[in-house]
Formats: sequence, structure tokens, C-alpha cells
Amino acid sequence: MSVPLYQAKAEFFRTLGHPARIRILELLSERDHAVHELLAQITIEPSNLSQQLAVLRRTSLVVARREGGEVRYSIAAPEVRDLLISARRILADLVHVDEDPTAAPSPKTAR
Amino acid sequence: MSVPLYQAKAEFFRTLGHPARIRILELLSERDHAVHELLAQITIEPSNLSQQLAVLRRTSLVVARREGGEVRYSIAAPEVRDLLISARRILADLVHVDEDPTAAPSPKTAR
DNA sequence: TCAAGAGTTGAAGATGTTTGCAAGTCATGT
DNA sequence: ACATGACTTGCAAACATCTTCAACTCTTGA
Repeated sequence: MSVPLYQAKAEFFRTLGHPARIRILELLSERDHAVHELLAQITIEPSNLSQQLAVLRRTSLVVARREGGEVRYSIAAPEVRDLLISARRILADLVHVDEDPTAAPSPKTAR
Repeated sequence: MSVPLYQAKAEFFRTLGHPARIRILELLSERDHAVHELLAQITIEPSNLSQQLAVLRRTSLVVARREGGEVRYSIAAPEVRDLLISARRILADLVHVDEDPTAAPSPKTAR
């Protein structure tokens, strides 16, 4: 009764689909961080950060360990780093042209 | 460019975070498809498929062109293929061991 | 011109996700 | 034992996404 592969993939990508979670993963892909260190880099409430860390933990993208008074997080699978790099490449390519004044007058389909 | 990079990344991943969209991208990464061909492969209402295609179009992951009576879609950036492959690798690794202790270990996921 | 097939769009209810507050746990220092 | 700093959790309001229906556009064939 395993989930179809394409659905597992979708879930996986959805997990990456949050600015704070992306930042966390990028910081962690440089080196391990304690929560208060992440907090110093990311503008977010502590409880919110904790929720996002919980999401990443649940999906096994990161692992946490208590070290004395603090909790340190690390990337669980090194491949995640590759994926973030892949994404960077695609984005550089797909450069979101936010606004093109010469573009045809299409209705504003803001998301 | 007005959007922080990590936010653009999050948006990008969120776009991939839907089962139908993943299937569309996988089918398109094999070859171009007309909408009715996609419809034959994916179990989804025509209008829903159209909505998902619109999402992929908006984010420039696919492009559409009318060809007589049908509309054909193709992958916009070839790198998307690489990304899907990266994801496949990670998933094979991270085999989601949700919280089902009775689950079979390392099931083979068909697609 | 009309009918039919192929797609798209708008709208709205159902579903999910995000955020921040209040309250709680844990470990260390006094 | 108590206070404090470092985190986590439960929860509800705010917000976003998904799905479907009905209505609409385009193109081809009769």
C-alpha cells in the first residue's frame, strides 16, 4: 500500500516549497547549526522555525541531536545539496521575468 | 529579481509539489504531448488538467503551441529533466519510512 | 453556418498550510 | 530549588491551494 511514486515526489517537492525551509536547508548544507544560530540568520519567530524544522524532520531531510543546552541540526542526506544546486541552475535559466513592459496586455492573473 | 532568491526557489519547488504536475512533467520529458494524450495517461478531469497546465505555463516550466485542432505541450527547460532525476535518486534513498512499523522494508515503487 | 471535439477560464466550496501566542519541556548555572 | 535560556507543541485564525461545474473560445468537418 505504498504511495505512488509520483505522489511521493510531489510530497517531497512540497516539503521544499517554503522559503524558511529552503533557507534552513541551505544553511545546513554549509554546516550544522543549532536552532539559535538558524534563528540569527532567518527572520522568523522561534516557534515558527521550530514548526518548519519539524516538517523537515518528519520528512527525514534533516536530523536533530541534543548537545547540552542546545539542539543541533544537520542535513540527513547529502544528495539534498545536489538537488538545491540543480534548482539553482534551473532558476538561473528560467529567470522569472517579473515584469515586461512590452508584454502583451494580459489580465493580471496574480496567483 | 525583486524577489529574494530563496523565495523564488520555494515557489519553484511548490510548483513541482503536485502529483498531476509531476506526472505531466515526466510524460513531457519523454516527448511532447497534446492535452488529450496527457488526459489519456492521467486520471483527472479535463478542466483540472488544464488548471495544472496553466500553473506550469505560468512558471515557464512548459510551453504550449496550438497545432490545428490540438494544443501540444513541451518542457521549456531541459534541466527540469535533471531535476526530476535528482529527486528520484533522493527518494530512493530517503525511502519514506513514515510511521508504519509494520510497513515492508524497502518496497519497490512501481510507477 | 452549425455541430462537435479539444482546451481553457472563472468561480466557489472543500481542503490544506502558515503563523503567532500561550504554555510546556529540558538542561545548565546559582 | 529556582531562574533562565533554548526549544517544542497545541491550537485557532488567516491565508493559499485544489477540485469541479458551468460557460466559453477555437478549429475542423459536414
